[in-house]
Amino acid sequence: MIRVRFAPSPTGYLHVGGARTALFNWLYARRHGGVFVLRIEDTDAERSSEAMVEGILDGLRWLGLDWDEGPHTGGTYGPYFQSQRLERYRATAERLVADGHAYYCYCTPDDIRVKRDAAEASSGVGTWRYDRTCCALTGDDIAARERDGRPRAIRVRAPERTIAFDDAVHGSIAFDGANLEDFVILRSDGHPTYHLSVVCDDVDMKMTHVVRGDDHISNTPKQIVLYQALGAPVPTFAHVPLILGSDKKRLSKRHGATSVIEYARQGYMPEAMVNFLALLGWSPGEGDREVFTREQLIAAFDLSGISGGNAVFNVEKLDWFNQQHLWSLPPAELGWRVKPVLERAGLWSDVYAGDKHAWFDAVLQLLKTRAKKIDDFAELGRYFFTMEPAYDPAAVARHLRTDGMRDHLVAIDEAFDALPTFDVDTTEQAVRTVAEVRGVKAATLIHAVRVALTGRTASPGLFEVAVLLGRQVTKARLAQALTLIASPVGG
RNA sequence: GCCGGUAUCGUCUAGGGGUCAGGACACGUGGUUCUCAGCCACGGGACCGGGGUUCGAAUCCCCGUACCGGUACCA
Repeated sequence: MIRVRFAPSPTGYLHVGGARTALFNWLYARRHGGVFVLRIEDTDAERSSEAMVEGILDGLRWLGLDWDEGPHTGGTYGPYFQSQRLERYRATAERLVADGHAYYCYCTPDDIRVKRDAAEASSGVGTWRYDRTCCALTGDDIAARERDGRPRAIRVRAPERTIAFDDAVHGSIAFDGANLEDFVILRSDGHPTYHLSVVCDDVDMKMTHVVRGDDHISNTPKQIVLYQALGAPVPTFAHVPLILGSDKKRLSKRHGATSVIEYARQGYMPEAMVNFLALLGWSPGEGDREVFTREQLIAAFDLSGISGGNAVFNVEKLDWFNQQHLWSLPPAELGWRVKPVLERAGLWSDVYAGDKHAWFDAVLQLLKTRAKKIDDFAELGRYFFTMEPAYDPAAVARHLRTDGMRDHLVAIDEAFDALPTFDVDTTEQAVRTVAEVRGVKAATLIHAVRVALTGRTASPGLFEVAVLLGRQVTKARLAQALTLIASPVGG
């Protein structure tokens, strides 16, 4: 049984890099019928709170990455908050001391800094490692220090041998034991360091694979030392590359939104984000397919398809993915998603979900190819959802306040009145006939009517718009345009 | 400094001893149309550098370089 985990620190929101790591873990678990565990690394009590944890969970929920064990869901290997497992880490560290794999260290961080500075000043190189002073302590030495009440940390004895492992992404990676020092696993305040808590938890929670950020590669040998000292099996590691900003620097606010929730707020769809993130640093190999549903990703995912190099987060491509997924949404589903956007914009009416739902769906279908994000529908379709479309002054000046336009519009209004049915063909025919009769180009009239109906110069096909607006509203807008023409410029 | 990782169009990537080095996003041009979007067609654009191995290297090896990460009683 494959068991993987995502172990974020509760920073208050889910970063896109973390989201991708979570996604890879989730896909791997789902692909192989394994278990996806969510564990919160909140040992730093100062910097974490329940609200921050919820921020992370919200991000995961939005992406649709459900966890089998973790906060709220529980599980047999809990608790899933590191802050609740402190005793466990302490006991493990003591056990390692008892086993001879670790020892008490009474050197203070200050002692060590002084030694390091001195050593590096004389040698000129920064390769000083902890000199194992406390490793050599006799029972009497220790007793004496304990009597003095000296604070003590716990360090593991790092082996001399080379530590190598087979990374699922990078292949074989080896570290010379000479570069490993006896590192601290339990601080003098009784708190574990990161190395102890992750290994301890990953062992306790029976992780078979550790899929995490590239930045942990150099930590891995230390952790392997711990696994071995603990007599636990070493999991398979897969270190996934980082996500960078457009300047190839670590992704930060300066590059735009870094929180997945922020993208949710901007109107991106979770299925698009999932698709985009999955293909950022992972490729299904053969075939040119790029658009995947969640299920298709699960079926295609494999750790071996993860590339070794860092990837740049490219919003334009995200936009494209969003568009692709937007277009493949069934009409009713699209309406359901647009509703909250219109509500926020004050453009929603319950009839859109009731008597006028067919009309509403038709409007959305018409706007669809022009929308990149769900939020775009509010702006793109404003004139459908309110009786007071916003007239763009420049558009009015250019297309409405022109010579003879007043009379042209009156003629069109009359032509519309006379139509037996108000459909795309009849309205188009009517406008073209007026153009011919009055000796103007049809395009001129079409542009003018577009501004009259929508307030802007760009819209879907004019006659589709007119028909959806209906004869009454169309006539009302033409009338409104006439008063605009008559009103003083700028007024 | 030391340790580790990575290097194919601007970006995400496929491929991998002999290929016209493929696709996608973005970009440019043309077409369609009432505008915009879309759609269709076409186009420009890449194997980091230097050595070596080889009949042949983008591919394998070495060395550089660049970038990223680590080098803590941070996670």
